[in-house]
Amino acid sequence: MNVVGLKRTEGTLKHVQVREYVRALIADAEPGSSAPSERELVARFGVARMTVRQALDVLVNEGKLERVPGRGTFVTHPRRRVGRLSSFTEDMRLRGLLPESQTLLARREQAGPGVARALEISSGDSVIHWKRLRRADQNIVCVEDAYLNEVLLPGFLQAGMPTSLYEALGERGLRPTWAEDSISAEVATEEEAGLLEVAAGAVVLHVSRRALAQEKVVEVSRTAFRQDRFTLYVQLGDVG
Amino acid sequence: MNVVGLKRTEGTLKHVQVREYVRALIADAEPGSSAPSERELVARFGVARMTVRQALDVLVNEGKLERVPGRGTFVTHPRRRVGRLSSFTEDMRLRGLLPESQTLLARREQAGPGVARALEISSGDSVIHWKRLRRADQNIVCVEDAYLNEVLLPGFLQAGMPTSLYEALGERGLRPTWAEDSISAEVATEEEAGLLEVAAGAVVLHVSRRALAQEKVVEVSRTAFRQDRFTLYVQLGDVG
DNA sequence: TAGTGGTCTAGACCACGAA
DNA sequence: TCGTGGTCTAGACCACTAA
Repeated sequence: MNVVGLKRTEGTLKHVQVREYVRALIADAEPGSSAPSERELVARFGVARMTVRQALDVLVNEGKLERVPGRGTFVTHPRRRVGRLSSFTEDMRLRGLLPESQTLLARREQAGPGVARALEISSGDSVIHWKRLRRADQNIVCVEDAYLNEVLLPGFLQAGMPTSLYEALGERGLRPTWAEDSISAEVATEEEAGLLEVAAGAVVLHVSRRALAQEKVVEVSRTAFRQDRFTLYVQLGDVG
Repeated sequence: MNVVGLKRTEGTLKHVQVREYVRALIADAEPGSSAPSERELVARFGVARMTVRQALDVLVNEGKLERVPGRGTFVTHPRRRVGRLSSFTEDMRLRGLLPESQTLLARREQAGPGVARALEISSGDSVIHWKRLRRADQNIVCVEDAYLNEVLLPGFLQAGMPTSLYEALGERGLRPTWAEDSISAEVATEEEAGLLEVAAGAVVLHVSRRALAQEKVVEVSRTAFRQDRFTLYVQLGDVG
């Protein structure tokens, strides 16, 4: 067996080297195909088996490898994803529709008590209020009222409003990584009905979102969806 | 140090014994408080340090413990959860309400084409159809129509219907670990309106769920919630 | 029977943090 | 200085799978 001969002095830890070697090996591998056996990696890298196991543990925890006692270690089949956090733009693209956004309002405001509490800032602090009518393949889908914490987004208004809020936040390193949605069925307000071009008293789906990036609230929003043009899909995973 | 003296012959693996000992220890512990050190557990259980580390690895991966090099191991502060997958019963308890369930129908049926496709079985296969009216603190909240894959649940109907479906599934090792919800705002059907005791044409929130355990679909359901008594809360995480 | 992963031992040296 | 977790070794026996 060809021993690679790792040098600890080169800085990289052995288990990291083994892990990244295997990670690269399986990156383009067929799901279900064999990964190198633990003892094979022991021989190849000249390390102890515990070290190899430590390396593989990470990949198993990441869901990339699966150990089968008595058989070997295998590349997992692609797994079901949990609770993806997507923006309207990305969501529509995933459904094969063309997202569009018409800004109805975009200005700096002083946060009222409700918005301040949701954004975890003080009443009167500067916020960006951005109201949009959103379409998919030309059809009106929803009205969105978003408030952004301006302290985190200096110069955001001046930069010109982007199409995708989340992509723009991502460019500033503030793409939300966690969000909490409150979802309810409602009767459209008069204003909503007018903007969505539905009859007064029509049914709408309301989604209120608080989105966090780097442990800070960057966006709170409230969106009213036309009932006939939108179903929300959510994937949920178990509590660990 | 008082050595407990584990016996492998008693069936439980040593690292499991250590893990569960620590899990119980930290269950009610203050966030940020110290867990026993690895060497302390080595002495207490008379096992090798690698065994203790294997035990703690699981708790660290579950997010219950945090290792700080040079300082020790600590109980983590409660983290934001992502996409928790809860049942109605658990959800209502979390909100501090008393969940109740009134069975309207519980019988074996032959799957129709739609249910069969959702459950990934064949048309005509046996399914359990369970329809319930559900209350929280005596107030009607929703009607739920659930179909269960009977092949996975032999004797389920005969066992008497439980209060919490998910807890009952858990006892059979089939608690869902992944689910997909489709959420929409709808106008109540005549039947829904009658059962929910709302006016004809009232607004309801519809949630259709496919729930999987061990990579198999165990439950598909469709629930109609009273708009005035239920808001759905969902936590979403980034795509890993 | 040979190979696999699962478990386990009894040590070792290191870098880091607190006293 | 001492205790902590991080890394690592060179073995061992087990249950299981496949040939």
